[in-house]
Amino acid sequence: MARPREFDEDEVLQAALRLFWEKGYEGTSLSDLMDATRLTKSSLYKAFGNKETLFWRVVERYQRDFLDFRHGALAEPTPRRIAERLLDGIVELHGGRVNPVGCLELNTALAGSTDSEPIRQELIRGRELFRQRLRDRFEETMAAAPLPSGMTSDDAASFVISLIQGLAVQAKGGVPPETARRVVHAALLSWPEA
Amino acid sequence: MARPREFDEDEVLQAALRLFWEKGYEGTSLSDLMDATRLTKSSLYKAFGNKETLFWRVVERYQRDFLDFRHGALAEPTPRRIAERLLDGIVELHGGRVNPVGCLELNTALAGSTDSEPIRQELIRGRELFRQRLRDRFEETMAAAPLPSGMTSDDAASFVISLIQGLAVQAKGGVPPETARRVVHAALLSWPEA
DNA sequence: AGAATTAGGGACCGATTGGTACATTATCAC
DNA sequence: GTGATAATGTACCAATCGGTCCCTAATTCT
Repeated sequence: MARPREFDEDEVLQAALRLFWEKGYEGTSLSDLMDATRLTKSSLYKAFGNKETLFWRVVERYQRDFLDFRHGALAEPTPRRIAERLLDGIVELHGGRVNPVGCLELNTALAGSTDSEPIRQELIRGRELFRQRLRDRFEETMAAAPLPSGMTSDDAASFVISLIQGLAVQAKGGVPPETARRVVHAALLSWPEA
Repeated sequence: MARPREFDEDEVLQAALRLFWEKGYEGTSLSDLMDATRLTKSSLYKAFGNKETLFWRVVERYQRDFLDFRHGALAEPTPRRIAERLLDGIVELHGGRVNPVGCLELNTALAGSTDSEPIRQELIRGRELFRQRLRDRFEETMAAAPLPSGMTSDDAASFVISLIQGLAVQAKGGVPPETARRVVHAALLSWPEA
């Protein structure tokens, strides 16, 4: 009963996703978004409210479309297989020529003006939540196969998360996926059950 | 033969360092710098040229004052001792309450608008240079004590660098130094010669 | 006491930031 | 066709961005 949309919301989100992925939240301006989506400011604000809610919509999509491999990884039956699949997924995510390099969330969560501090805190919170899920899964599966000697499930989770962040930074720096693969291999040398 | 400076250049650099460290290059504005240094824009520009050259002066200071432990680390006689001392230094750097958390260079090198892309590229270049120095030292010292089996000096260097970046990200996320220490321990489990 | 030189204060610059107001346009139900 | 409704285009907003210009203030050398 009114004028219909002239754009596909999904395509717009996808375009916005690429931008935020490349430049982070603050590095992406409204005019960048307008150019990439071919939408006017009015349409963007009518459809998504403001820049921040658009960003969260994009993050949601990012997690659904690009971070889904985490579920499969967490379902693996031993710590090493969990870590392996998680890290392999990261390498693949950052390795393709099709996606922007680095991690969308990390590119925003690291630094910026005080304006976006709440956004960063929220992203950090999400990361910590995942770390806890990973820790719990290590705890559950370490009966099936042990962790490296002297490592608690908490240590193991922190170690893997640190490596994931490190790999994301490396990817952003142009390090090729083969190198990342070798790093992953190196990291898992002491993890039992090859 | 002219009017003398009313400020201490060193103190100004130190104040600017803290700012850039916390917020990265783009996240730090001229008015932030003016507030923190208690200098007017004129004085800043007269003394340092512009924001970017001030930033590089700050980076120089950062490396001299906070990254000096890398020299000692590289001088160690075995790969494990090199890695150990490097990573311990990172943990200590990011662990203190006195300094801003995270890494000054990383906080700038990760994301931002296209304006500061050259700066990011230069920072990435510097990181790659250090990676090569580390690789060369691993190559030289692996006769004294071997690397983990199946790891080349290049792999080892990439692994350690990745972990360093990861730890910096973790620190920025509020992870306490004790956790970082445990991560370092976990990372070095497979490295011979304890 | 100048003259020369440099530091500092402050107004000003165009460009860009995220965001809003409003008029116009297109579509639906009736 | 008409009225209601919602999408779009455009002009506009204050605030901020990095940076420049010019005038004044302070110092040393002659």
